[in-house]
Amino acid sequence: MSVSLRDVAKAANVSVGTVSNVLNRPEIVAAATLTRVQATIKELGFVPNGFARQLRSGHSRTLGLVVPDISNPFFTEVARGVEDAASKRDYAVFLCNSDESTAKEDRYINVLTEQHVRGVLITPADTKADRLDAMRERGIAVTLLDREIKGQKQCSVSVDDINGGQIAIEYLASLGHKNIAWVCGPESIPQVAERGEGVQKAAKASSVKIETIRVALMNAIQGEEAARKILELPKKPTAIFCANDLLAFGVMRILTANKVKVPDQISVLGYDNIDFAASAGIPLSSIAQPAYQMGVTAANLLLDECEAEDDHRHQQIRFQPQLVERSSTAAAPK
Amino acid sequence: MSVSLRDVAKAANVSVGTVSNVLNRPEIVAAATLTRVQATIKELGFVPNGFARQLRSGHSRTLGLVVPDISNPFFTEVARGVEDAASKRDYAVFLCNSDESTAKEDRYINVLTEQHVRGVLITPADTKADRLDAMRERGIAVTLLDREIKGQKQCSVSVDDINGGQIAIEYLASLGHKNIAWVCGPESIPQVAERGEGVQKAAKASSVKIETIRVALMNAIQGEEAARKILELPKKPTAIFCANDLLAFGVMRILTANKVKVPDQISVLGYDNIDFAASAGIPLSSIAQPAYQMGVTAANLLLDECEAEDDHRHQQIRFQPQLVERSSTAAAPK
DNA sequence: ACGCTTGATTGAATCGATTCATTTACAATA
DNA sequence: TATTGTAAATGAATCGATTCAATCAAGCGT
Repeated sequence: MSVSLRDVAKAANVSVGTVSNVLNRPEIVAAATLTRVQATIKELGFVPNGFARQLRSGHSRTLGLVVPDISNPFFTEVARGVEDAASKRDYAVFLCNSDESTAKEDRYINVLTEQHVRGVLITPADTKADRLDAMRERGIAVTLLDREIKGQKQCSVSVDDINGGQIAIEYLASLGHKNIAWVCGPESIPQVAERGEGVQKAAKASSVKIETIRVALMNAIQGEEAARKILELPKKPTAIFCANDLLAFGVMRILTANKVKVPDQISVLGYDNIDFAASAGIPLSSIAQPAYQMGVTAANLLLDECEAEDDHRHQQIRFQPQLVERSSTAAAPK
Repeated sequence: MSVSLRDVAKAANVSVGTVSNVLNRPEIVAAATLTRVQATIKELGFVPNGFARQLRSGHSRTLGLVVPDISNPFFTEVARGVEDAASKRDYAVFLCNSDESTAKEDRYINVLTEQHVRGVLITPADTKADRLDAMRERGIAVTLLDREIKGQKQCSVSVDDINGGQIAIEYLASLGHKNIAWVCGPESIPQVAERGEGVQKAAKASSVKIETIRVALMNAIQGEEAARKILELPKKPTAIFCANDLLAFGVMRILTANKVKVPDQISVLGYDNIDFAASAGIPLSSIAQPAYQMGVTAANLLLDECEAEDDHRHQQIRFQPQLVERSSTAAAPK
């Protein structure tokens, strides 16, 4: 069925060791032998068996990437970055979707360990690090993505979400808004908590009043829900800051459906700056995170760790978010 | 470093064969031995080495999924379906993104063959089937996703795109539209070609005039471009049918920006019915494809083929698209 | 008490690529 | 000519789990 290295050796009339050398250290093989063996390889259509190779050498050229929600464009962008960077260094990526569930995450961690991936990039669903420790003990490098855990046990790439929240409120305050609604998800999501922290901090500094609307999931449907609640508020805010763009889209939909003009009467600001933000009915102002860049950086960090024999120092890289102004925000009315 | 089956055997004071049996055929091991060995496994934190296992048995419990564009929500949904179905049958999925490039696709096919995945689900970038044949020769099952190739060499799951185009035009015609713009991507994408075919067929049947606007990529930005062209048309259409939802969003944005009322003056109809269609500023009417269901079906088809020893008959499954009416379409003006 | 069956366990051979100590061939140097 | 040196090629041992023919022990019938 499948052609093995042994078959090639026989056909080319050399030893298995030589064929292996042709594959892995062509420079030490005599030119004539090299071309002959390579020709035979092509002729027989030989593809080395990854298992056998990795069994011997102890590790593969594959990475695992575990994200909490693959339908979120932010993570798709990150994944793209990871993939491109890994490709460039000749690694393949196992993309796994944990759906924010620790059970699914565990399952995947197990599969990845069995497959002996070289390293794992993960946005862990909770902050307990024991499962990550277990992987590290098995010699699998771990890098955190978009989440940070205290201690210097691993590399991490994240965004300064506190600052993101601050930037948002400072910007809205600078437009004259004094009364702002903050639409966010469960406090248990670290990003949400941090953005909220930044919001409160900036609000205090510029004496803005914040009304917090918390929803269960961060998608457009829940955004609509939130908007309805806001419209019933005794004292309507003049601006709404949403913890992600999907929420913001839902909010805008309900506002316009209720004849509330965006941004004339109420400004809306999102977070993530997903591709689609620019093409929405009313182009959405948003806080941008360098998703693609984060993926690239994280992958390179991880691969550096894998390939550095010993002298590797863990790094914590923190990107700064950035405001992107579009048409959904404007000066506060009168 | 890593605990091997041999270590477990020594610790539990049994032979390697017995430990292997505990793992793979627990029913033939004596109850007492079984519990003792299982305890030792847990104690030592033993995880079987996938390579070694697969090297011996010849194949892994992993699948490959190659999609042309992971940022397209349609494919994310498909991927979710594949993953869930595979999970249920205890397989893991390698998700690969070919970006519609044959070069990237080739690279991934190679990695997947090296990794000896059990089977591959693929939306091939072109219609040449030789690379797929090569995989099949190596004992890797192949199932086509959202694309069909003549011949009975493999299973496939697709959508009747011709019918999709027909449904769309028939629906718009039934609303009284006589002049419809068809915004689509390059003819080289089979889905586009088929939908176009359906469009023409239905147009002829109901004597509707079609104006075709072709763009290079099927995203929102290109949709905006298309809308600008449409607005400059000597005879403005009363309805626009787009080859996917992203195009439709771009179109709607430019229309509303130019004070053209949707759907009062112009109706807009999308294709794919992505999650977000419902939450857009003006909720988008669209032709729905059962993406998740397609993923589930394809994965099960593939796994059936993998697990059937010999008696497997290839199946061609074709889903029917469905119209989802929302607020972006209405009767033609006067 | 002896053979026989059944059930449980054993351990060597195997999968395919890599590694490394060893051999071979040949040229350069003394 | 003998010696040393280098480059190239060899092939047995190895990685860790699986498999299967062989062994062992206990229970049963006559």
